[in-house]
Amino acid sequence: MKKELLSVLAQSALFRNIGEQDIALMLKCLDGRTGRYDDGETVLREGDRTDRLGIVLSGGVRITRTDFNGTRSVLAEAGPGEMFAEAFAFAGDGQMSVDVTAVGKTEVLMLNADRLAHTCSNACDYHSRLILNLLRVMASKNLTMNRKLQITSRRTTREKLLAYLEMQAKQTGSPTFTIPYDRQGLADFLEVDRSGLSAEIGKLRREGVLTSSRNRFTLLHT
Amino acid sequence: MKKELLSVLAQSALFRNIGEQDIALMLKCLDGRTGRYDDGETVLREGDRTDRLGIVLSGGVRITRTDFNGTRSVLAEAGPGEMFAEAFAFAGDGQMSVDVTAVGKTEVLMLNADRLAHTCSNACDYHSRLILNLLRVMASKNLTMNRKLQITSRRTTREKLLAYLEMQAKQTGSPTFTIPYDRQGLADFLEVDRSGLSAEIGKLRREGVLTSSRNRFTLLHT
DNA sequence: GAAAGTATGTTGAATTTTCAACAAAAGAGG
DNA sequence: CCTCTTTTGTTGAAAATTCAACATACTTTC
Repeated sequence: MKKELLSVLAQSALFRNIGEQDIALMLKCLDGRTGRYDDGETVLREGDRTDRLGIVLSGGVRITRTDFNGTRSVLAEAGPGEMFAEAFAFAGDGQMSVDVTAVGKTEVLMLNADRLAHTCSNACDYHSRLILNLLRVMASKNLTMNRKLQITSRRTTREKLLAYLEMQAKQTGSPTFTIPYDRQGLADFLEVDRSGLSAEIGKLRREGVLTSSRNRFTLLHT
Repeated sequence: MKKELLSVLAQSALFRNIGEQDIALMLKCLDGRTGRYDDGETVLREGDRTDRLGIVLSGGVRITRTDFNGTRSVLAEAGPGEMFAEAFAFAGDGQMSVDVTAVGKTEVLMLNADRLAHTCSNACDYHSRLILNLLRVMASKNLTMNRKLQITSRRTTREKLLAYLEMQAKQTGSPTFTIPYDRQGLADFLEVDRSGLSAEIGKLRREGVLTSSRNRFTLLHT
């Protein structure tokens, strides 16, 4: 594998704290196979079974789902160093319920999930480290989804917004914080209408619940 | 540990395919500690750090979250053999963002997460199996949340309902299937109003999209 | 099999969201 | 500084959800 791709892996969450030379050794053990795709090409198709998880080496992949009336919605994207399809590779039958397609010219590395889960007898000293990293990534994704679920399960724009802002304040440890979204982005994340969101923010401001300008918010008398 | 509790573990997803005598040995290795709680007692509190994950031995636990205006919402429940807090134990700092309380007289087993992730040098032949089981459980939870997110991220009752029914049909492999909820239960799961849900089902029936009686549905001309 | 209790369906009013269109503000680039 | 573009805020009408109340259907129990 090329030097610069190894360095992508070395910086990825899955191989964190493992040296490049050790990674190179482990790839054999994990039956690592690289694949190259052009923009829009399918990496994994809905209905496929996979016993492999992927890591983006260059370019990126988009995880989408096509619903009953043919509408495609984007569930997630993964860039260099990020993992995908791990839930399918490890859960019961490995059957994908989503499509994975390349965004731009893309290289991915597919690793054997079983091999990853079993520490092998040979030189893989860092295998335990790898497993711990894997668990960490899956746990983090878990928490991220949990947070999102907390929000989308609210009924009104106001509740969703307040739930989100409260989370951010708690995470920051301060009632004043900056969010990583513009209005449209926030509306998409909360799954609400942008104009309704703007209106709600204005209302909360007038009610004295918060102050804000752009993407900087302060929650008052909390 | 008592015989009947060991058998609970032997039937749990985490220890699946590991014999009771082997489990007993592994528990030492995993620094397993049992705790007993009365109904309503706190097992883990929001803000606590934990490097342990829990398994319910008897009774049950309820995972709740208290939001900004003091409302408590139930995120999940776990019964005998089920795992909890694993995402917090493995993710970054282990800080809990939820409360875990006992439902009825409850016994839980707490296992050291780091020990679980590292195959140890001694007799734990089944440690690899254990890790694979853990990955499987976490992956399944991941997929479950993904499915729920698919649904709650829709805007209207109709879309949520159809998304759910479509999923069930796909899972069953047949346009006719039975769902595990009554109307109120389904409404809670979809996060919508029960009466509105009933109305929507009636409308879809009149439009010829489906037929249904009680909790049995058939999707037409799919 | 009647009565009581629970689940489901139905309806109209109040609330909320969405949608479209536009106004105002902020930022970028010459 | 001015123009062009993007982002944010505002508004009113249409659509959808929620809420409460009640009617109907189904189950359970005696």
